[in-house]
Amino acid sequence: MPPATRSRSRRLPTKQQLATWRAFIETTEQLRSALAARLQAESGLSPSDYAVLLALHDTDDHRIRSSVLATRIGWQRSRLSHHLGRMERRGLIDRQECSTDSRGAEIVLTPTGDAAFRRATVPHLRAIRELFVDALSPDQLEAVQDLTAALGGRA
Amino acid sequence: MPPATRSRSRRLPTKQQLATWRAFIETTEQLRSALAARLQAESGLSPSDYAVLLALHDTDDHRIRSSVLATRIGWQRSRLSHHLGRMERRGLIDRQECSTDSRGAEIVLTPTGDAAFRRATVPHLRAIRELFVDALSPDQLEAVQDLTAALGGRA
DNA sequence: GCGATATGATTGACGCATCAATCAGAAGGG
DNA sequence: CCCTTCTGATTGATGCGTCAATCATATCGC
Repeated sequence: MPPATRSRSRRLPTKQQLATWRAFIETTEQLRSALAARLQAESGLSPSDYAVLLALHDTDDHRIRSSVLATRIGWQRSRLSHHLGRMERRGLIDRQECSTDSRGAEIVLTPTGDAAFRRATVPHLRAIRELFVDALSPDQLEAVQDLTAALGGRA
Repeated sequence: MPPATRSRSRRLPTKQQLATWRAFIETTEQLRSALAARLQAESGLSPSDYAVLLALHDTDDHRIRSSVLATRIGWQRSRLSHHLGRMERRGLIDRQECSTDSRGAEIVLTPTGDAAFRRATVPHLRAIRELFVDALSPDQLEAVQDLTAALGGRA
């Protein structure tokens, strides 16, 4: 049975397609780590720290239930709990008992955490612009939207 | 000084651009982890295991110097050393002394490691086709090449 | 109310990545 | 030759992410 007529489910990617795939993941990984390195250097925060602080900063009172935070940033509760422990040790956030549910924990942004976030945000956005937005033409930026839409639904 | 005339280096991404960026990294992360989960389920290998085994399998004699391997897959020697330790414990590879340089280590693929690699490779390639190649039109695949070329040079 | 169950959150164990420190052996200069 | 320096590789400490187990409290059904 010649390759062209093999069943759809058994087809393998061509060398070309595989090369495109490889270039794709390598490039995205490179981008991600370059961004992370700049964020770290400029503010001492990891991307995870930043995600937590951003969510916390976006609340009205710099305070949020742990489970709500987990959902909002799309993390497992366990991961969040571990990470909050580390952030608490560094003084970036504080944990308080929840008034309405004594099982619950409320996470509050400390002044230290807020300062770190403020110090981080503009340089971070600038880095995104430099490494991503400025590297692409308007057409290419549209192509990114098109691609993420196409890739998004199936994983 | 109005935003439009601010110096180039201080400009920040627009909400649109930021949304595109977010969608981009989230989608790539999702893709990556979906692939990893399938690989793990089908063969018990992590993407890192696979990278090591692939490089080893591609040599003539299933044997390679540790430092050469590190360079070939783009890892720090330290990372490789730790990972090889874990792979050795699982019986996937073996470490032997190098004949020409007694500081050196030679990594050899064990039958177990070879079997795991063989078991993994076709399903893995198939997953790449399903989750990436098949999700995109030929034009979109070209767009990916275009994008990686544009993003690649600067990080 | 009370027992079963569901839920908010933490913990522990493990694999993984990075950094700095280390160690043994090779290479080069005197 | 010996000493210095360089290099291949490993180690230990620490942060991070996942999974399964745990714990305490809430909630539901009776």
